[in-house]
Amino acid sequence: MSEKKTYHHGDLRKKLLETALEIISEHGLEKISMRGLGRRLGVSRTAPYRHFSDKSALLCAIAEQGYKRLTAAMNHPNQQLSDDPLTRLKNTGIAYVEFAVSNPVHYRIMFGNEILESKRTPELVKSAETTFNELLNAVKVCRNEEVVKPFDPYIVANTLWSMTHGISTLLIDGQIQAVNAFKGPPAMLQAAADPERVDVKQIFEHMEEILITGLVATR
Amino acid sequence: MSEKKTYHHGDLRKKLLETALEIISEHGLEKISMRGLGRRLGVSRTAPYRHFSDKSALLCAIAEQGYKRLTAAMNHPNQQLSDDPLTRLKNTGIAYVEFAVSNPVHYRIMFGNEILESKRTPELVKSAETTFNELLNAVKVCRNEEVVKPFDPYIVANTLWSMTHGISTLLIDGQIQAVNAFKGPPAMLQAAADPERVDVKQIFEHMEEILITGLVATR
DNA sequence: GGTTTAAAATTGACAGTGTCAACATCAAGT
DNA sequence: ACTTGATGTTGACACTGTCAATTTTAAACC
Repeated sequence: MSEKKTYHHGDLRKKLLETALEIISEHGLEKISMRGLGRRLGVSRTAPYRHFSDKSALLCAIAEQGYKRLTAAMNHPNQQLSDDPLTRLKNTGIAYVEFAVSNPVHYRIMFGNEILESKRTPELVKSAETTFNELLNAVKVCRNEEVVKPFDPYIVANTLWSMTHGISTLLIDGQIQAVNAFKGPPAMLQAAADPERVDVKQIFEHMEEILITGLVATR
Repeated sequence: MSEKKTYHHGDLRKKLLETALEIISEHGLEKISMRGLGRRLGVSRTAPYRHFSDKSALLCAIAEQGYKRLTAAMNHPNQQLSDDPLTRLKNTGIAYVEFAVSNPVHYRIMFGNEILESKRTPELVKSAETTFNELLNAVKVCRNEEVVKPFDPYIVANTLWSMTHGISTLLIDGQIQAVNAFKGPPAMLQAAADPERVDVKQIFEHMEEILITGLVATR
């Protein structure tokens, strides 16, 4: 009875985004195609072009969505329970990595090479900047309350971002076996490891500890 | 007179790798194609398949080359003049970022999404592991000479790698305007900045300082 | 030498892609 | 009732990766 076969689809744009994510999750980022998208939604091959001028524009929309969700995750109430600005900064980082690892499709599109620099949508650029400012503010608070040394907040934010982004991509792309990240040589442990149950939070907390307390033995 | 038009090309494999890098440098990673490669080398469309079973195999070969060069750069004599293991570790990181920034094509292929995890060549995997071990050894030396705190060397190596890899990709993809990375808000400086002359080394040294001495004010 | 053989290169074919231009359909506003 | 702008369709073009069958050739063996 809900088989309404109207000419106009109704909410094709939303469906396109949803379905694109499905396809990529199931078959990988390289398998997404405008034509296939239309096919799967029972619509013609060029129908998607009425909603996204480009394949690139489609991907930009997904990336934008990703940045917004990431920003939300970073200042989610649960992450910000503490009053200590340093703890809040740490939690922001943990939330970042957890978002990346549990939304690899979004993350890969956000930071991959599929979207050319020149084709980034203005909305996309803006969303990305908002995310970075989230982090920058958390740093500035720490700086104001003098819990961190008097480094330039921009450098600190970029340092944190680099480390956080770095571990995220390395984990997502399987360049680091998460389990091995802090347990020694690969071969022996690999078999026993269940990648699904890896405690990303724990790994990242180790890293943060190094960054916060300093790598070098006090001389 | 050197117009020898032999049927067998002679060193097509090498030429394919060279030309692929040219094309990508000139027109971007998404423009590379097996057919176009053949065309540009005055050879048939499927000739490249005699030397690389796959488009993926071609990219693996480039990535492999990249890892080997990166490893070489990381323990280049110039980088290792000092006797201080910590200085040597720092230099290794600087060499890494400088390699990434001056070989963006290689770096993007090495760490991008074009090569599916399942299609990584055994040789490629091995080269990548060699590179990581280079870093790990530098860390272990520091650990043995007790210039760094007693953290697990694997965690330290992965922390360093994350930060180094993170800043590399962010710089290459233009997500950080290098100049702004330690100079404040974008808008004003962007115009005055010459991205070519940005001192990547200086930026990364700031970051390393934070990591080495610790972010937090001693309480 | 001549003959065999395996590597290297070729042509034809198939299915798939992004995207443009011209056209059709429809919901909504005058 | 009629125009209109948004939405969806079909046809077409120039690409792509890759397979199968075929030709060419340099080198290896008798």
